[in-house]
Amino acid sequence: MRSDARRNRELISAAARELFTERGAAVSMEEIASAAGLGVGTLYRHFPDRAALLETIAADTLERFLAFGRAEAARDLPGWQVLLRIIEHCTKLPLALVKTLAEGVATAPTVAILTAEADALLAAVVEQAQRERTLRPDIPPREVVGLLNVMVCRPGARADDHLVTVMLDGLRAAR
Amino acid sequence: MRSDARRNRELISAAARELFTERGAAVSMEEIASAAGLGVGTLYRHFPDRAALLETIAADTLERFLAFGRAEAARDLPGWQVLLRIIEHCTKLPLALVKTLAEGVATAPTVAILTAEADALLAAVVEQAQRERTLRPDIPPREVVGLLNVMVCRPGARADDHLVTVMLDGLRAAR
Amino acid sequence: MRSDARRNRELISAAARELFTERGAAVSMEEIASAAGLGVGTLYRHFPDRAALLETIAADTLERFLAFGRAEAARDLPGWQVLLRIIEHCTKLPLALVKTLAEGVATAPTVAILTAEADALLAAVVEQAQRERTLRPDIPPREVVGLLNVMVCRPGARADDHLVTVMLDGLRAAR
Amino acid sequence: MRSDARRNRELISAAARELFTERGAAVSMEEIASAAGLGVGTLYRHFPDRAALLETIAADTLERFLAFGRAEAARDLPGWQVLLRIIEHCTKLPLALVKTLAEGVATAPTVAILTAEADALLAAVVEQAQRERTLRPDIPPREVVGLLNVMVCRPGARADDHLVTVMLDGLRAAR
DNA sequence: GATGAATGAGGGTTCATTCAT
DNA sequence: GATGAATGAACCCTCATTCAT
Repeated sequence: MRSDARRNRELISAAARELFTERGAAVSMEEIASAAGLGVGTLYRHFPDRAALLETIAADTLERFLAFGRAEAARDLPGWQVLLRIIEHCTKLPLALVKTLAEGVATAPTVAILTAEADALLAAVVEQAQRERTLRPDIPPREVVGLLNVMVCRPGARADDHLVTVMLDGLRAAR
Repeated sequence: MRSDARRNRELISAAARELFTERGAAVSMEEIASAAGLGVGTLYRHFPDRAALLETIAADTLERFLAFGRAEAARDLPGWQVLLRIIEHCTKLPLALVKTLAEGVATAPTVAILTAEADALLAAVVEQAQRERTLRPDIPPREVVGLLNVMVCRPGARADDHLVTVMLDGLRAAR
Repeated sequence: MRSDARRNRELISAAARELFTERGAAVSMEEIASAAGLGVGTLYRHFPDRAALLETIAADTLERFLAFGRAEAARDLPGWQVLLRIIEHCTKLPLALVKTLAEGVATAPTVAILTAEADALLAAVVEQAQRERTLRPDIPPREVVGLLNVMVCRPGARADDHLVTVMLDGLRAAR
Repeated sequence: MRSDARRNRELISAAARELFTERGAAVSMEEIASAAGLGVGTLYRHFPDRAALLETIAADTLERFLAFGRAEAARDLPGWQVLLRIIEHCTKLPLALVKTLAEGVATAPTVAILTAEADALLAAVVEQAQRERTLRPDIPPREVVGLLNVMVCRPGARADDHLVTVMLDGLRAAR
């Protein structure tokens, strides 16, 4: 019975993730439920309201990012390389979802905390790369993080696309 | 009453621009009207429906951009400098609005045409800069345009902010 | 100036008559005004509100009918023949309009009075025909009037169409 | 909850039928819902929009008519008698509703088909009566059907009222 | 627990009517 | 007196949420 419940929760958030990705935040609860093969009632059993669902999805995505990012940061690689790996990972993650949901999620403390943590993690890596003199030192780490966010959350971003290349070239420390 | 009507139309689109900028596209017609100090009926007299209002605002913004961009392009300056001037102008224009409204405006032919024209204009300037060897030649102009769009439509973009600097450094042709 | 006013009033009621005939009662005041080549304001100067316009049109039509009917009745013809002439006249008159407008006009005293007068006139003619033994005597005149109304207000009724023929054959006194 | 839903659907169409009969097609969805003791949302769950409600009511009425008419036609009675029975049945049915709703229902294929079927059924019965020499042969069956429609859809029509008598006398074949 | 029917507030839109020009 | 812009109540419809089954 517990496993059933978990399964349903999973079905719902998977359906929601997919629909939000495809069609933006303008998807009704009914549609999400039926895409998950369940009734609305069941959806509401798992998520008290729409905001909770959005937050959960945003938080899940951020947590997956954080888990990966922390694991990478713990491996003692050069900062620039960590950055590359994180960027690659991000472009595979539906991080754009967080942007899509942003409006409905702005005031959720969980999401705010996770976002702050993610930004802090990135900032630390950027700082490391600056100390290692592979990333130009004249930009405050926070701003580099902003740039990474923008580049990585573009719809259709890929780790090796031209825009990322340009960004990286712009960030690299002069020889 | 022609002048009054024009004034009201201006009041409405100003209110709409402001509210959309502040709170995204999810603002009701009622709210826009009353922010303009008018009744809904008046709003509907000037804009036949919600889509028309969104389109008008998006189109106006794009037109202002195009007007400036074309004037600059006609001045026979080096491409790189035109780019700088356009970027500066863009960051003063509420071009982010066009992004905000994008979803509700997707199928409007006017907006599609203007967007295409704006992209073509930018692409031409980029190409010129590439011919003049001030902008790296290994990125297709269309993609550079994508990058400019992303950078310029960030909320809070400024012409001299760090992110734009990074982007420009990434785009500059190697000596 | 007086004649201008009369002319405008005429333009309005002509336009209204035409539009109501073509498209039923669901025509807006704005449309009527602009079909008359005037502004709504002018329409409202001549008719205090929508009900007044409907009533005027209904009353005009009924008055024209009454004028004709009374003239005929005054000519000392046999009742059956008067009936025939009235039917013919009715099918040329837009009497169906009165039906079309009926819903919006139900409570207007003027219209009620005129309708009653029209019915009374017809009933008198029917009674005369009954006295003259050309119209069957077993149906109360009021009911014959009801039948005539139904037949004559059909859309597309003509004085010599099959349905009128059947009705007249049904009404004729047995030899 | 299947049974409740069915019951509610019934409540809604009963309320709609009643209100449309009393006050014409100009009744708001809100009013219909609350006359049924339900919220608007429930109404819209059962009928996707106003047109669907009108159509359903019109179609139901027509179907009831057709069911009866076909059963009668299958009984091998003389055509004239079938006609009498159908007329009697019609005057008990709220067929006038179909007329009332006609405007809002004009383009509904279901209603168009049912109307055509009803007319065809009546025409066949008329033709039979003409072959049996009980109904005058000089009127095309389609037109007789038009006459029947007019007579039966009068508000307040009854099978034995004077107007029906007159019509039947008009239709009967001369001896 | 799951289901999906019911609810009703709120959004977009129309149109009779008023009123400044 | 004519004009047409402005008004806002009222309509149709959607959808987040609740609740009976």
